[in-house]
Amino acid sequence: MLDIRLFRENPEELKRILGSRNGNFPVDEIISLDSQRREILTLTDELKAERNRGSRAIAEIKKTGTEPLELMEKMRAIGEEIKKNDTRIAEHESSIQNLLLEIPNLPHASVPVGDDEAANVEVRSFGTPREFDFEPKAHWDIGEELGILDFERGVRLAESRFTVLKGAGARLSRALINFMLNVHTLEHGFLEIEPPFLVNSETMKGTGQLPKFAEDLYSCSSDDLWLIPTAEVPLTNLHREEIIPEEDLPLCYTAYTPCFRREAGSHGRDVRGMLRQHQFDKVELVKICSPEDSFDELESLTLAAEQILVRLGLPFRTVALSTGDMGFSASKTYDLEVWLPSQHKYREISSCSNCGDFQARRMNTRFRTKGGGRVQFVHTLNGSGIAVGRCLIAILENYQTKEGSVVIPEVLVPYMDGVSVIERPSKKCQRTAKMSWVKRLFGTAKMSSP
RNA sequence: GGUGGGAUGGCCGAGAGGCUGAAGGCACUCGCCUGCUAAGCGAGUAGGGGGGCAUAACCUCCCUCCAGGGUUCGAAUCCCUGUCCCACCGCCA
Repeated sequence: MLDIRLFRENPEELKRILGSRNGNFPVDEIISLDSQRREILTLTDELKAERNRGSRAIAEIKKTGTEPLELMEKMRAIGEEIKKNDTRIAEHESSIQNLLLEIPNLPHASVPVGDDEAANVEVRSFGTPREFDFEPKAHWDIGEELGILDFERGVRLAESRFTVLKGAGARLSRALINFMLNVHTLEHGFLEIEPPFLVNSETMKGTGQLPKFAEDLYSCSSDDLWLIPTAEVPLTNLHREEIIPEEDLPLCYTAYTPCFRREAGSHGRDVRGMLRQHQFDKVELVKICSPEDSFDELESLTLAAEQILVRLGLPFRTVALSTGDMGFSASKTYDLEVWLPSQHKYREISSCSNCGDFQARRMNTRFRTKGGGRVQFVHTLNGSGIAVGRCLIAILENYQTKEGSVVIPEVLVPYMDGVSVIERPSKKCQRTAKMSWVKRLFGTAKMSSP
């Protein structure tokens, strides 16, 4: 949410900056509602002051034993007037609020101006795409042949854009989650959180998902609860309606959560495979900091996310999004794009944003400066650190072999309990493994059901 | 889901229609004093919204005692609804 003072003080500049965002915004309407509101408010405050004086006078007179009937009648009339005005003020306030909630954040001056992703700017890259001496397969072929991704059954259980991970696939996903969380908590100083995966409307409003993007969310019809589209929502809202002591800043949180997105409006895009799913896993990074630090914190948060790809040896590039390509709440965003050999393209795997005080205003999250100074809004940042499903895809495709197996990146091997290659397991092999622990526990004796 | 009890400032806690934005305590900050690891004394310490004004200092008005309604000249205080917390019962991984 933008500061109403921006509308009062420099509307032309505001319109110019908002012009670099896609869409039309009711700046003039807000300005006019705001000035009407203040007019009524000033008038009503004067009436309230008069009522307060009158009530005190009545109390004094009553002490002398007389009933000031005339004054009481006058105050009653004023009271009715005040009630009428208060209603009008509340109506104006909610209109203004509703309009403000639908206006996106202002891009920072350093953000490249442009209508869409074509105007994005690469800021750095890591690694070089591997040269294959065979035709690299897409992850859906690799995954199905290895028996670790099951798209058909995902659809049977739910609908399209749901996938079942099996065996080493599920294991790899779990390994990635643990690897990412360990790096961020043990090396980058983030505090691990396990938040609720369902949150209420106020929480969704805080980070900007509501009211404008309800159709992108899954909701629970009989409760005021929504499935989180990203852990950014619960992590950032941890401090909704709070005043944080300055010495506690910056607050750095990380969480693994599944994410749920309806993907409304993306029909036909990335339908094959598990690049774009209704449910996917992600490790998220969130920072809450003071205003003067937020752009430095954005750099370090982006580097923290990049570290995951660096250690996994996956080629990627980091791009600064243009004004037209940025999300609703962001004032500046870097996307990390990982190389996908089957598509011969870099594809988004992380998005790191500084939201400035945009979300803080919505959440009413403030901090008190040291020594009991004034309170002001914090700045909030978030970034994927990183998307687990897409990372799994990138590993399958970048580390595939001619034989159809997949080599596990070295840093993940300990998280896979020593498994360094995913190969298609024979059925016999699986059965032997299954029997081995049964025998270990029960010997060869016949088992009865527990 | 049922019954009962609660919700007051950073924290604890009083208040039971009228100078109560709120006693008292704790905590913190500043000052004074004391020469010894700390005591004593004094002062101060909520948030928001208007107006004056330079988006400073300062002045002024209004609102806020969980939220929303209601009664009243006047509500932290009375009434209604909701939310959350606690206890017991029921159910349950």
